[in-house]
Amino acid sequence: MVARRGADRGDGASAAGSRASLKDVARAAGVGVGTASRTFTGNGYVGEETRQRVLRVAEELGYRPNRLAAGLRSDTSHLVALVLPDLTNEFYAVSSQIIHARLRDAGYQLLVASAGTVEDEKKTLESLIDYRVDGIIHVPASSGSRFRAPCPIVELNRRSHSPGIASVTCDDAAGFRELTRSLLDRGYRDLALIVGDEGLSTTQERIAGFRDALGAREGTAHSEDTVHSGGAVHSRVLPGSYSADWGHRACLELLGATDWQPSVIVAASPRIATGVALALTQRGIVPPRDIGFASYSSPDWFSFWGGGVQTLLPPLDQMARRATDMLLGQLSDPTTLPSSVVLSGELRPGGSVRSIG
Amino acid sequence: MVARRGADRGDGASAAGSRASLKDVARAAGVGVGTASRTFTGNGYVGEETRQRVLRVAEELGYRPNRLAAGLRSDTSHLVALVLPDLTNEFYAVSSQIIHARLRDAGYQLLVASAGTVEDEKKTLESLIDYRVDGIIHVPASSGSRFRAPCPIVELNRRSHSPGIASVTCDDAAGFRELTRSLLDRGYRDLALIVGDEGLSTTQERIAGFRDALGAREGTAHSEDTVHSGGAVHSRVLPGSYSADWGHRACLELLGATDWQPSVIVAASPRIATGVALALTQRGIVPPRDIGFASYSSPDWFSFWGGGVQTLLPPLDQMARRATDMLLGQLSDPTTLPSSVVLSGELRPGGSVRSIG
DNA sequence: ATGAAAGCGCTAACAC
DNA sequence: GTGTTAGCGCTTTCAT
Repeated sequence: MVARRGADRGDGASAAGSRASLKDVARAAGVGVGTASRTFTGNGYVGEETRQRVLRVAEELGYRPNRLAAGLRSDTSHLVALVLPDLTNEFYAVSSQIIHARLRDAGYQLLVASAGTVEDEKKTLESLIDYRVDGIIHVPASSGSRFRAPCPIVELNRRSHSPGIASVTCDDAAGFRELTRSLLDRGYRDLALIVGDEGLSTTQERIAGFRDALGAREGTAHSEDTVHSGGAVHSRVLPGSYSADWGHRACLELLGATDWQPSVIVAASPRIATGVALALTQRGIVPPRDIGFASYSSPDWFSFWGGGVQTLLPPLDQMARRATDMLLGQLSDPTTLPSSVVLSGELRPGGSVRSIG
Repeated sequence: MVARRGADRGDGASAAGSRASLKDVARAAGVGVGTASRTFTGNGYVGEETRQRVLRVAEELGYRPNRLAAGLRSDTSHLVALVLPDLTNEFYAVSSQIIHARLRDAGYQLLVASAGTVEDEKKTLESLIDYRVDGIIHVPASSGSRFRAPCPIVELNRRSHSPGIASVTCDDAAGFRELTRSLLDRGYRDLALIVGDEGLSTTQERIAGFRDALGAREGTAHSEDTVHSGGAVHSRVLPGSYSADWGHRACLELLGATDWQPSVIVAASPRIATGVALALTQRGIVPPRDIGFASYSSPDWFSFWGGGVQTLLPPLDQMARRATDMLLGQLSDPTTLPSSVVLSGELRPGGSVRSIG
């Protein structure tokens, strides 16, 4: 038991009140700081015997490296920033969990920040970069924001369309096209789409996919009234926000309209779906008996409500995994060229749409 | 792309590869680094004229402070660690959001980590402390873990019962006592409680509150069969895990039992409630007509399912807010003594329990 | 009010 | 293999 500086107690209560430093360890082990450093970093050679001694002394002194100092010196903080719009959102909560686990395994810590607005976003990113993060995983608030960072960035779910930035997204256009098509195939001719913020690229894609399918066979996309084989097709798109409240209000509006009623409602997010479910319940409307109900993503209550709904499932897990792996790849090999990965959602037939016609 | 932002003005001899440092700014502004530093930190005196010049030059050079270096030197990283079991859990997602917003306003960044198991927990906390975090907000994995950190800790939702550690919790025992009592008052005499991991202090509290109410008037707490004014009371407690799957399995087991059937089921978490709802639906049992249904916390589908349920609402927002404020308080004034705050849940009468008897 | 200088704890280059 | 040394970028005395 080597007692120096009175720092042999486990709680690191040395004279100055601070914890044992590498220098303390080196001195107590009778080696130079360089050797001690090499013991922990693994860079360079250290004799096995010395190594053990350093390790033992470090243990005794309760030594813990100061990663602030290490980061400052080596210019690699082992910090990764995760910037997203809202931790409360199921999508991002799941993503965070996956990203965190993977980064942790790779020896990184996660600096998390949520930035709702576009102004916030730049400030947030800059503050995070002030900590010299090694990389960033970012769910952009808007498609316009162009941001140059001094480290690799991977954009998740949404793209800012900045050149040379890696991204992992889901092909919502294709997904909604497929979903809408399947609705048409089942005989639905009056379709309503309740969707979120029009400014988001994902919203635009979802609307595009929806309209695309409606107009596809007639070549008259983007028209609210299209003619479909087997009868005239009517549709309505209600953009608002990705919230239960909007889903609720929009659905009530649809149901209250006198000129036109949808035979199937498509909720473009799980939160919107929750609002729609509430509105339908309040009106005593039971899908799929009285109306068709389809949704993007699947909240847990789908398991027991109304016999299920037709759902389009985004590959959440895969997206988060891919994004993390791409970032890790760029970190380990900076020459890696950033790529854009587009994954596909999975259409899962549910019971809340029935075959008519 | 090799060229970076650097000394595009003729006077600076800064390194071409990295970003402008305080030294660069000082030189370009014709002042010493000390003055430049004081300009940004606000510590010490700087002439107004000089201040403006430094600020302008910094802007021109795109100077950003290196918070790793600042933290190393000043021993205040402006980093706060948030350690919790699961980001996916609604409770913790909401908490994270609130905590993040508040800390951000106070000038701190959030280092988030989830640590499911007890072994994980210590490692996670240590890695986080290696970054010299100024404080920690912690949802302990177990009640036993005793951990000495070199910085203030506030425990959220659960307590490790370590001496001298601040905590913000909810009085689950009182809440469940009240909830159970209200069920008894409505005439229910056969009560089942489906709850999570027995090892957690919160679980123990919930069970205790439940049993407490059952045995209260007869003084025979902790008995499975108690006599209550107005008839014999039977009860059953099913501990498992806080998951929809356990709620589902436990509920099916209850419904399948031949010896005894509950007249009301209490789900001790929203996830468990989801599983219970699924089981009831599968069996064609509709609350509150066929059975009573009460739950802790209120998932969004309560708004439209089965006419509502009797719920006990934990004050999530307040808890997160208080925890953050307590930490911030300790950070700004280290002499603040850590305190334990216990908040109360709110009992909200719902429609899935009916009055019988 | 300001500059010079001494480190914070660590890594990396270099000598031996 | 190992010790020594020079900083990383910043804050903070301490003289002016």
